[in-house]
Amino acid sequence: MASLTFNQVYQRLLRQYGPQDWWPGDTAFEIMVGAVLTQNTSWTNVERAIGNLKQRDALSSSRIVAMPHAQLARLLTPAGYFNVKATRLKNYCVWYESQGGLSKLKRLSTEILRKSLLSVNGVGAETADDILLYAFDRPVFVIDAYTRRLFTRLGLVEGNESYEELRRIFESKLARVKDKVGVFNEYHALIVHHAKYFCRTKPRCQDCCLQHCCIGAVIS
DNA sequence: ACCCAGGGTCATA
DNA sequence: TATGACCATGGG
Repeated sequence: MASLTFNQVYQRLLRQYGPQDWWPGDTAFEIMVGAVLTQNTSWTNVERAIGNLKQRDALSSSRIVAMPHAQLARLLTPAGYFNVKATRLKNYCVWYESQGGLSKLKRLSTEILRKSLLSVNGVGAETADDILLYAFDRPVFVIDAYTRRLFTRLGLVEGNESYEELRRIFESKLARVKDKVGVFNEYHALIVHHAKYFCRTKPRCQDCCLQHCCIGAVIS
């Protein structure tokens, strides 16, 4: 049986689960904060940390920059890695303010903006792409561990490609789609949803809409 | 008690 | 380039 195409995987996931309405967050800045805080961390824990910031009326770059490390770390406690993340989030906010805020950043080309994001200590490839796609509506495909694992199992990638190489493959395979921002947004969200709410609860994926994504693999 | 989560950095070879 | 240690809470 021939393997699915990248477009077919998307169609199947969308038909199976419907639109995911990502990224959770009311403002572009909240999305950016969430992107930093969710590094290797479950979203429910991130929500608590963001809730703490909101409760203190501290969900703004200026308030975060002005906050002592220990105080910020305390608010971020539920998100884990709180010392690391306090530093990273502050780094991000210092950069954000130094760039002149959202209105100035919006004017930058995607390439320039991506390089600038990656210059922030604590913002790696995936976090940068989360921010580009979900906060700036740029047509960038986000690669994460789920994406690599799923598409390796589907036989659509080798699995040992670098982040940039995988991103290039996805964007190349989806080069003909019209609404790239909309599709890239939905695609990544669907992959995460599938991994979290299907693969985890049904280890062998016997009635999986992708049929073979988990067969023969031990889901951990 | 163990595993892992919507990663990234840094030191080492 | 490519591993490994490290960061840390909360749910399954």
